[in-house]
Amino acid sequence: MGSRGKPEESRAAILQAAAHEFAAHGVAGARTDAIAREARVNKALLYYYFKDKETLYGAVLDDAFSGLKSAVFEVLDSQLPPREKIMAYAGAYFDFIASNQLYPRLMQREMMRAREGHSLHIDKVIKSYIQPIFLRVSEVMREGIAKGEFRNVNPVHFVPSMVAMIVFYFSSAPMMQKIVGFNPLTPERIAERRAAVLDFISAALFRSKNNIVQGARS
Amino acid sequence: MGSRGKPEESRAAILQAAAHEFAAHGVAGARTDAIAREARVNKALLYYYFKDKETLYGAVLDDAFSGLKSAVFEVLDSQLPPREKIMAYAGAYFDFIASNQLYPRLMQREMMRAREGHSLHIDKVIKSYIQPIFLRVSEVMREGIAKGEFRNVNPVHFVPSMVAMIVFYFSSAPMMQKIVGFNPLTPERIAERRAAVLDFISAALFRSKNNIVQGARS
DNA sequence: ATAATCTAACTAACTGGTTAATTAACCATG
DNA sequence: CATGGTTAATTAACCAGTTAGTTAGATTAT
Repeated sequence: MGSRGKPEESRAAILQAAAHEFAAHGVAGARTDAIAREARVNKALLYYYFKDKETLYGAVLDDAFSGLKSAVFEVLDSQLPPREKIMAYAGAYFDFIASNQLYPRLMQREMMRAREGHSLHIDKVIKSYIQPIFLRVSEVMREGIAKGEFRNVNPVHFVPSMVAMIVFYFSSAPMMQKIVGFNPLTPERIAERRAAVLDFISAALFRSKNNIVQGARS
Repeated sequence: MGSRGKPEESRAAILQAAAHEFAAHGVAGARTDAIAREARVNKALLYYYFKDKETLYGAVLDDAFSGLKSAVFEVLDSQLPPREKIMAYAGAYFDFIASNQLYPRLMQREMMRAREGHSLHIDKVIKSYIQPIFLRVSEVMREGIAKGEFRNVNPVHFVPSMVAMIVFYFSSAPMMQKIVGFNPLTPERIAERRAAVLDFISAALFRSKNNIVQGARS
């Protein structure tokens, strides 16, 4: 009955269960009862910690995108030259997404949700996380182009293309599985994808030289 | 009110309204009342023509994916050499998506829906439309690789990457708008994107190109 | 008539959110 | 160091609004 576990544990359990449920079914499809059940908590507790379903969703998004931002800015703030920095950026982005399978779906869903009307968190997510990343990466690209290391591509198209290749793979993984017949999310396949994405990017972006991909860090 | 319009018009109106509603809000978020209102039809008529919401959704998907398949196979069945065929394929794919703004969201949503459990239409969509396309394009790629025209990339990764760049741009357009500040869906911007995608692909895939330096070794 | 097409009104189930009660910890004070 | 009060954490039970789906009948073409 009214027992007391540690409050932070409860809150965290709710957030995690909510992320799971939102990623799987979307905001409208997510059931608050299901979240409560998965978090092993009474439904009313969701409303004790979060104002309503939307607010809970916002908290989940904040978690996801702030993690991405800090992971990615660690390399963007480094002193690498443009070429290495772009590759390290893509690698870090990929690793972050790969390390938490819920996020790509969450992001993809949020991308589509941006529309006049139900755009409560979207503005915050963009302003706080996505736009800073975009601007910074665009800057690195312009730098690489100016130095003659990169082909003269338009960052407005190239940057989202990189995101697309990374996120799409994971968010469409269940369908991929049915198309190609094997599980695309085994560690080996993920490593393979990582190499393919980096190869794709370097082949399309760098002006000359060898397109050998080197794996960076882990 | 008079009771009998032309039945095919009613059916078509329902399908169109449903596509709109499903694309905007997803299956769970779509409201049958809203679909009926938008189609200017009594809600019960939805259930007269379609068994239930899921069946209606399935019909919408069928429409979308069959259109894509026939648009794309028109070039895949042509006698173009591999290099030109891939470019024509990507162009046709892009044009089909661009010409109907609802489909990319529909597809993206469906990609994410594939999972043990609620995968009623997915199997059909994959078997009938997506897999045939995938297999055919993979074949063309292997051909190009064998002829030495293409770099030695893995179709399992390259084919989805092409789809990603095309679909992602449109499905995330509303968010892009907020990031970059301008509308990414004007005819000019779409043309720009088309060129960017084709350039991206050709730079990443072709071994030697007319306009760009050639990557010496591999 | 008869069958196809269409609708107003209805219902059963679901779902987000609330409330009032319950429990455990913390804390001052006699 | 009991004691009783205050507060944070948690829950069972409930409610009001919504939503997918139904029904019984109306309208019209053939």
